Amino acid sequence: MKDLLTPKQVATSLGVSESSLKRWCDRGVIATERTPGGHRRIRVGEVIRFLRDEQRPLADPESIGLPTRVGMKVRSVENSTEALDHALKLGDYELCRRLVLEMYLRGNSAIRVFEELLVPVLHELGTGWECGDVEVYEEHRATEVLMRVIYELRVLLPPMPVGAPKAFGCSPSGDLYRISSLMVEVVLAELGFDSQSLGSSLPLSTLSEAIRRHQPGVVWLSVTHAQNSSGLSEEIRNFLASVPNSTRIIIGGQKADAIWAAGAPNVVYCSDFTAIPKAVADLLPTTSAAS
Amino acid sequence: MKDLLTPKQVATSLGVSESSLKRWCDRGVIATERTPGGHRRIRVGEVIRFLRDEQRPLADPESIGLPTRVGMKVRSVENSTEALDHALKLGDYELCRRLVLEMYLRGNSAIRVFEELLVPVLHELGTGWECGDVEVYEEHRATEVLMRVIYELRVLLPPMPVGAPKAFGCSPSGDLYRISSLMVEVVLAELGFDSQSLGSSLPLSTLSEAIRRHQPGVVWLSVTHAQNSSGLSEEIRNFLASVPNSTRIIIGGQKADAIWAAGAPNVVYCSDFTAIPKAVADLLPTTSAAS
DNA sequence: GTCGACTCGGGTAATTCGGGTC
DNA sequence: AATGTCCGAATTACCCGAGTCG
Repeated sequence: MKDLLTPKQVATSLGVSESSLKRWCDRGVIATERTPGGHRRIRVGEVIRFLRDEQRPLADPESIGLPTRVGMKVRSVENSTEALDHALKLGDYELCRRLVLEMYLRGNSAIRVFEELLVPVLHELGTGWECGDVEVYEEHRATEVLMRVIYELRVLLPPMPVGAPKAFGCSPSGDLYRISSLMVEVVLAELGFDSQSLGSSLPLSTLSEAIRRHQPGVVWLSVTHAQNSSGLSEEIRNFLASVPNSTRIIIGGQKADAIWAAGAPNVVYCSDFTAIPKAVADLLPTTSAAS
Repeated sequence: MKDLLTPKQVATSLGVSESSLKRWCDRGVIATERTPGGHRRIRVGEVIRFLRDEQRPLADPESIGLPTRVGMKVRSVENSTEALDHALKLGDYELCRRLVLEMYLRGNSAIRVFEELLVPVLHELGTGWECGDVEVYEEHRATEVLMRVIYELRVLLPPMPVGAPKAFGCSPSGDLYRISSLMVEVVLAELGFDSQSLGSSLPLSTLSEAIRRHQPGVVWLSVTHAQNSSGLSEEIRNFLASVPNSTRIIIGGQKADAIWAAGAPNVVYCSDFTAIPKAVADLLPTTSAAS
């Protein structure tokens, strides 16, 4: 909760001497505030930025309230997905948190963390569920744990710029898969949006109303499960017809289909999270200036 | 109303100790008034001037009510619920976060925060939804914002003690209300449990399987919405019959009913979050669990 | 007037300052 | 060039009994 850290806290968390930290601060590598008496104070977000930019390991995360025992070994993505998969099936929140946040703190973007770590694990989990290898409660528990971890990743993101354009989105009626929309929220937040998921199974008529009221810079639609495929297509077509042509829309998800986007310049289909930055760039050529 | 702040308020808002603030006042860095009894009082404008002159960041702006001119006095619960209700309908995450976390950081337990702040607001939201005064997307958005805030409150809890007994729970099939089970998770975590919600709409047969596998210290069941009331009663009765008598179970929620608990010493009905500590104490007489 | 919470003043322990040296 | 350690002076944090606030 404390935003300002003392040099000692930061030094021990980085595993360096206070003198080195002092020099880095004076050289401007780490932004510092000062107390009226001249003592240095460092923002927690600044430490995170420094960690990621300089690829430095976090020796003692607890001293600044970050996950415990990060980075004992260099962990490859393959190892991580396996480890996360295993930890999720055991419901081991602490380990999941460590694995995910560690990857982010190593300098990987949230997009990479999602695409290379969470998506494979979620896919694995989904197939295990369909095969009956995974109990329903295990799948539910895994979702809850991952949601919690994603929320924790969310607070590590750099602060939202002032005047950031709004973005919101959801999964459509009948699609109860909430984690996907949450991940899109985080990705767009990382891209500088004032981003807010509206959750899962939202009737698109009310999404249309939300667009009318708030005029967001970007809207997303995450389609993972479709109980009634044709009905869903119908609902999405109606939705797309109901909003102004100026509304920029991103559609993605396993059950999404590029067809829905074809021909409309204001609608972009994303096959995965990696495609979102380009989609945003295509939709908003002049970049950030909206409300 | 008054723009005279107490040293404590200013100190916490600046993120420094009261001693430091005292010294700065005495040195003249911050202009202070005095009460007849000799206590220091500081004008809001003086704090702002100080912030600008020293280029100091504001650690906790809300404690002196800078952005929104709320009064200096301890915010009453009525004001908070109103403010939170309004902020939720606007989808203002920052304000919601401040209101909820502030109440917790003032020393209120998570139980109080939930019972006196979130529950009234959720109730208000629910009625507004039924009346059609609240758009569906507004209700969804409010849920997402509150979930995010609750997760943030969760990380503020004291760390889980080693060897903490396990606790998990869920809402039953057809009950999509997830926020309630999450709140129970946080309450039990505050009571010292290794607590994990299994989410919403979980078939109770798989919950039964989870109990068989993990032998938790406590299990909870949160029943808010019942699409099929008699079917739900049936499912819950079957569930209670399917687990060992030694399984301690807490049942609660708007649609829960004390009848399910009557006569079984291992099942306790809780009408609200306030009742949970006593329920836990009754179920686990020997274990220490307090806050 | 009672009472809990807060603040007073002042003292002490811990931390940090800048700079110099290894 | 960069890091870790040491120094006296200054600053900050924590603690206490008595008094004040609301």
